[in-house]
Amino acid sequence: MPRKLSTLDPQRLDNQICFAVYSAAHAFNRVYKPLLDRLGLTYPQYLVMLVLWERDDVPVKDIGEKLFLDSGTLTPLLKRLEAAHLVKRTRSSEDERQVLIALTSQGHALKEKARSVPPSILAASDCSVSELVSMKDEIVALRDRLNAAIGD
Amino acid sequence: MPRKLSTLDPQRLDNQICFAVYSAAHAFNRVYKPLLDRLGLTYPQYLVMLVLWERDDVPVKDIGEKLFLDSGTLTPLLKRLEAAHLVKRTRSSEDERQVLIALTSQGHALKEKARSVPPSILAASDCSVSELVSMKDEIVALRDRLNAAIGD
DNA sequence: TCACATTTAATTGTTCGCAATTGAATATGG
DNA sequence: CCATATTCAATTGCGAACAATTAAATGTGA
Repeated sequence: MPRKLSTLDPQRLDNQICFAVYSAAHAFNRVYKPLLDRLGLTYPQYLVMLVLWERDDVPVKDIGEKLFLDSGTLTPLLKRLEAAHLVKRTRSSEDERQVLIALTSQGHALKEKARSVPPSILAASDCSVSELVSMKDEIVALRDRLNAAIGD
Repeated sequence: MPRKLSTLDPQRLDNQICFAVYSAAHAFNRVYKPLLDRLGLTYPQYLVMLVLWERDDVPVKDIGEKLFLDSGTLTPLLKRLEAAHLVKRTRSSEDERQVLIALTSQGHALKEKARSVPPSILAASDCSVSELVSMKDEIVALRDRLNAAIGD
């Protein structure tokens, strides 16, 4: 039984994996929003905090490499986190080009308040952990192949 | 054999499907950029054009529902497409609240030039069509569950 | 050593993305 | 028929995201 023609048309919106990823990212953002509002964070700010909760006192460049973001995005974002008293920004003394980002005590403390976020997301995705893990692994593999293709 | 503790920590960046989706969306965007530059479109503008190539003379609201975007995003974007002579914006005569978006002849013509975009994306993803289709279906299902969870 | 390249953040300008509000047009209930 | 509610697009304000440029610090080779 042949598929409908429309399910094969590569120029159709609903056949494009990129739109699926794009719209899923926005859907995630809308689920995160009310949870992060209570922490006073936006989603990209939350990502930066996740990086810092794993390793503190990190140069801006390292944060950028982990999150695939550049200084044009991170510099103003980090200034907002500093204004919110969650991080400190200090020039490295060994290499004056680098700016090191360190958590304040409030920044450290926020990690505990943020513990309830992942379980809420899990509930909203209405999906088993193992399914989510395997989807995540597939998406990461695709992302890495795309990033590899950019270098050419 | 037990997993490492870090692979179970839900507060770790690399364990979060949302970050996988977020970073994959940006990776797609970077792959699309040089392709769309030749068409004079940004990625969100390309999405609007995909909608219009499927059905012309559509109210802003319908475009927003297809793309999960609101008028705050679409109104200025559509004005840019109009300035680029790709669409026309006209108030509906039956319902003066609605603004109908119609393709110009240039807008129609651009569809042919855009035919080469999906194959280039496929090549960059370095993945079989059937794998991409099943990933897309899983991601769409997740997105729809997330969007359903927002209503509560 | 010194000219030159590279690295690192910051800056500028454009475009998304969304919350909140506004104002006009339309629909609805009494 | 009329007051009220709803719908739709536009607007405003803020925070990403990124390209392109700048400036300062550091590395490198002749």
